[in-house]
Amino acid sequence: MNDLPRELSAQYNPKEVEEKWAGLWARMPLFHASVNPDKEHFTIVIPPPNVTGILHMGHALNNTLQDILIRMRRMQGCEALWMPGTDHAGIATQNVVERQIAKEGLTRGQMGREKFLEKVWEWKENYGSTIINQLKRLGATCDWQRERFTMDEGYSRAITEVFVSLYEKDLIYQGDYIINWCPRCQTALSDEEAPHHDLDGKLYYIKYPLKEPQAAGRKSKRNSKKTAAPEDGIIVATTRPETMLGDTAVAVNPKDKRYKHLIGATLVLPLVGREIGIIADDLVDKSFGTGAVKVTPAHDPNDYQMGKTHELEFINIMQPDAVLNAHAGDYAGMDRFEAREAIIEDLTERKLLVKIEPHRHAVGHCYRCHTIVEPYLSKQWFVRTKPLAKPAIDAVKKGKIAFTPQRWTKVYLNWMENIKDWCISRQIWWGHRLPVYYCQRCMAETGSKSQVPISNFKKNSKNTQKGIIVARVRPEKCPDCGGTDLKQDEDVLDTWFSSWLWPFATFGWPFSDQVSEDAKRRTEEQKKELEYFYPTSVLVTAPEIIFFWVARMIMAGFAFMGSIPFKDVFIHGTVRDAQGRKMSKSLGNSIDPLEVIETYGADALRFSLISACASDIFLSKEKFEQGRNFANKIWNASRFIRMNAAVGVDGSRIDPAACRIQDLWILAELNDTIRRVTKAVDAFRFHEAVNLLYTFFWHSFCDWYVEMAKQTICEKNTQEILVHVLKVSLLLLHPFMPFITDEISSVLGGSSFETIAVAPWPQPEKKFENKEARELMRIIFDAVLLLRERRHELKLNPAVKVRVRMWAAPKKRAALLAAAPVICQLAQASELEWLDDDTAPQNSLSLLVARDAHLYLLLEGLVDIAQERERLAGEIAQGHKQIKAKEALLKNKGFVKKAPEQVVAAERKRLEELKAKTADLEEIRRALQ
RNA sequence: GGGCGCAUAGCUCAGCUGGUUAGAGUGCUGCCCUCACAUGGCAGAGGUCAUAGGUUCAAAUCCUAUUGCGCCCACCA
Repeated sequence: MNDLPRELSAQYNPKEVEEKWAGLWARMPLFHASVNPDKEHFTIVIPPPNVTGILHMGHALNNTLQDILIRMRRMQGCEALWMPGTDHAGIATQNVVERQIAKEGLTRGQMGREKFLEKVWEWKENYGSTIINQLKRLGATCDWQRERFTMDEGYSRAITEVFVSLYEKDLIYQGDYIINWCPRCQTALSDEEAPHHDLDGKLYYIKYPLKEPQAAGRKSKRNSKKTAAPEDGIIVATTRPETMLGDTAVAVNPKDKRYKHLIGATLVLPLVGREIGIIADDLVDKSFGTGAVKVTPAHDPNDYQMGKTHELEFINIMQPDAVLNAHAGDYAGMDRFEAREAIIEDLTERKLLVKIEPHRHAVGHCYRCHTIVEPYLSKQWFVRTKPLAKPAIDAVKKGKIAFTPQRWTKVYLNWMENIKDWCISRQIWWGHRLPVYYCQRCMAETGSKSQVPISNFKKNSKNTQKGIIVARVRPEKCPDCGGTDLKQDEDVLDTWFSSWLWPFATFGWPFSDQVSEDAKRRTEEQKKELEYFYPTSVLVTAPEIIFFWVARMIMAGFAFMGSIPFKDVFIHGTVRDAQGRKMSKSLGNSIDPLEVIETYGADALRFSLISACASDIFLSKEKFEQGRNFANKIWNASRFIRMNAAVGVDGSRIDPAACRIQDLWILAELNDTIRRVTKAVDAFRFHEAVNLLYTFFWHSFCDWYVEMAKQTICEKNTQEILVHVLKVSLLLLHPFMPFITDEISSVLGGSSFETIAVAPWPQPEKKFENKEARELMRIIFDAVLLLRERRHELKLNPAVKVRVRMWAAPKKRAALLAAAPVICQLAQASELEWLDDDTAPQNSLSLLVARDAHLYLLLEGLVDIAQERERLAGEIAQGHKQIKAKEALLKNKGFVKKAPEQVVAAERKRLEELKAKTADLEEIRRALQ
C-alpha cells in the first residue's frame, strides 16, 4: 500500500472539488493576459450578458465553448485573453427596476429621472455581478480584472466619440419616420428588436362612400363588367381598422382598370367625415383584398411612403401608450384594440362593414415584453448604414472573416446587402444619453421641437440644423446664437449602439489626452494592449445575435479601427427542450444550469452540453447523467492508478523497447487522440473532440488497457504507462472538464504547475507511433471478443475455465505469445497452448481470428459436436456469400480501373483473407466428428 | 414570397473532403455486487440511412424533384 498524500473517495464529489478550484483559480493571477511580443495572442471578447441576466443553458453553452478555446490556446502557449463584462441592457434592466418599484407602488414617472437612475445603479451594484459569479462557477477563465461594463465611464466615452464622429461624417441623422414603437415600454425599437410572428388576425372590408356617387351614364363598358367597383364608394381591406381615423387617402394601383376612372375622386371617410382623395400608386397590390388600400401615413410604413410621394397629411391618432388621442374624435381615450372593436361595431351599424375574413399575417412584437408593436411616426435618430456596410460585406466575401458553420455567411451577407438605416434613439432613461444639445433660444425661433409632430412635417435632411449641437463635451453656449440655455436630448441610445464597440472599447478606446503621469502611462499601456490583442481571434455566439451584434461589430471595426474585429465567427446551436422548443423563462421549460451544477457538477454540465452541440441541442435532465458518469469514471480510474502506482512514478522516460504490445498500442492510440482532438477543436468541432476523448478514455484506456495492466501492475513500466496516459488524458480533458482534471492532477502530484490550466498542451510523441502494435492488438481484441462470445453462446459459467490453442505465423508469434496471459485473463481461459503447425486440434471449436493467427477452443466436455458442425456450416455459407460479392466487385473492370489503388489492394487482400478463412472453416468442419 | 436547416436503431443524436460488415449515448433483454468504478462490467436484440429519380466502378454521404418538420428574412394593407 502506498502512502497517499490525499485520499480519493470512492465516488466523485463534484461540489466540494469544484468549489475549491473555483476559489483557487480566482486567487491565481494566471488568467490575466498582458502584452507579450514573444507569444502569439489569442483573444476572445465575451458576448456580454445582460446585467439582469441569470445564467441559462444558452449562456452555459456559449461560455463553455469560449472557455474550451481559451484554455486550449493558453495551454498551447498563446497569450490568451478572454475579456469579460456585462451589458447594461437598457430596456431589459429598466423593466426589471420598474417592476421592482411597482411593488412599492411607484412608477418611474413619479420618481423622476434622477431618482430612478439612482435606483437602477443601486440595483446594478446589488445584482449586476450575479451572472459573473455564475460564470466563475461554470469554470470560465476570463481575465476577471479586466471586467467591463457598457456604462463604465471609459466605455461611455467611446459611445460619445462614435456618435459624434458619425454625426460629423453625416452618418447619423435625426428625422421623422415610421418606426417600431412598443406602447408598453414606450420607446422606439430597431427593426431587429421587433421580430415578426405569425398571428391569426382578421381582414376587415370597409366601404368608403364617394362624396359624389358616379352617375350611371359615366360607367364605362369595362367597369360595368367588374363587380368590385361599386359606384357609390370603394371597399378597402385592412387588418387594423382603428387606423382609419388617421386615413388621408385611398390608394389604388394605376394599372388597375377597376378603379381607373375613380382616381382623383373624393371619398368621405366614414365615422370621421373627412374628405380624402383617391390616389394611384405602384405600391398597391391589385390582387390583395379589393385592390384598394386605405392610406394612413402616420401609422404604416407603406402608407408613409405614399404620404410622402403624394404629399398627404400625416395624422397621428395615438398617444405613446397606444391610447387614441384627440385626433381620434369620439374614440379618443380608448386603447387601440378597444377602439378597433368600437369602430367595427359602429361601421356595422352604418352598414359600411362589408365582411370580415380570417387572415393570418406576421405582426411585429417587442423583443423585450412581447407587446405588439405599433408602426408609429416619430422623430428619432438614425445611423446611415449603407456606407458602413460596404467594407463589412467585402471583408466576409474575401474571407477575412470566416463564419463557422459556413452557411451563416449567406445569412449575414443577405442582411448586410439589404441593410436599412438603424434607429438608435430610445425613449427610456437607462442608457447613454445622446450627446445632443438643443439651444432653447434657437429652437424657439425656428419653432422646432423634439416632440413627436402631430401632423404635417417636413424631413430635416441636413445635419446642420440651427440650434442642434452634437458635441463630445457639453457645450457652454450655442455656437449659432451664443445662448446658454441648452438642453440635452432626453433620449438614450440603443444598447446595441454600445455593444457594437465591444471588441475595442473594452481596451479603453478612445484614448484621451491625459494630464497626470499615471494616467498617461496607463493610456500608453492600453494603446499597446489594443494593438496587441486586436483584432480578436474568435467570436462565439448564437445565431439570433448575428444581426444585432456580429454584423454591427464588423461595421464598427472598420469604421473606427479600420480593420476586422475578429477573424472567426463560430455560431453555435440553440438550446431547446425535449420537445424542440427554445428554452425560455416565459415557457417555463428551461433546465437551470445552476441546478445541474449543484446535482451533477459543472464538469458534467460542460461535458454533456458539448457532446451534444453538433447542431441545436435538445436537452433533458438525463443528458447530464452521461457527464456525471464520465466524471466518475475518470475519478475512479485515477483512483485505481493512484493506489497502484508507486509515488513519484512518471511516464516521461518510457522506453518503447521495454514495452509490451498492449503498452505500445495504448501509447499509439494516445498519440492519435492528441492529434484528432487538437484538430477537432481547431475546426470548432467541439462535440467531436469531446467524444473522441470519451471513447479513448473510457473504452480504450479503461476497458482494455487498465484491465490488461492489472496483470502486470507490479511492474514499474506498467505503472509508468498508466500514470503517463492518465496525465496526458487529464491535460487533454482539461479544457472540457477543468475542475476534476485539476483536482486529480494535483493529487497525482509530480507537476510543477499549480493548475494544469497553464501546463503545456500534449504533443504526439514520435517514439510512440506504432502501426504494427495496433494491428496486433486488433488480433488480440478479436481473440478475446470471440472467446467471450462463444462462452456466452455456450452459456458457460464465468467460473468455468476453458482450454485454448493458438497458432500464429512466425512474424507475429513472438508478440502474441507475450500477450497470451492477457488473452487468458480477459477471456477467462485456464490454459493457452501454442501449436507448432496450423492444424486444428481434435474436437476443437475454431475461433478464427486472422489469416496468420488462429485460435481454437477445445470443445471436449463443453458442447455437442453435431450442433457445432451445423453452426460452422452456417458460417461457411456466409463466407461463400461474401467471397462471391468480393469477386464480383474485383471482376468489375470499372472498379479495378477507376478506384484508387489502395482501395483495390485492400479489397484484394480482404478477398484472400475471406477465402483462406472459409477454407479453414471447411477443413475444421470436416475434422469434427 | 424568398432563404436556410433537419429527416440514420424505441428515444436523442454522430457519421469531416463518396471507399471493408453504418456508430455512440440512452432505453430494452440476459448474465455478473470479479479486490478503481453498479454513476460499474460483459454479452445480445434492434437500421430497406424519409420517398423517387440521377451522377459514379462505388452513395447515408454528391445532384434534382417530392413529402414532412423546424427556423430566419420580407412593406400584400
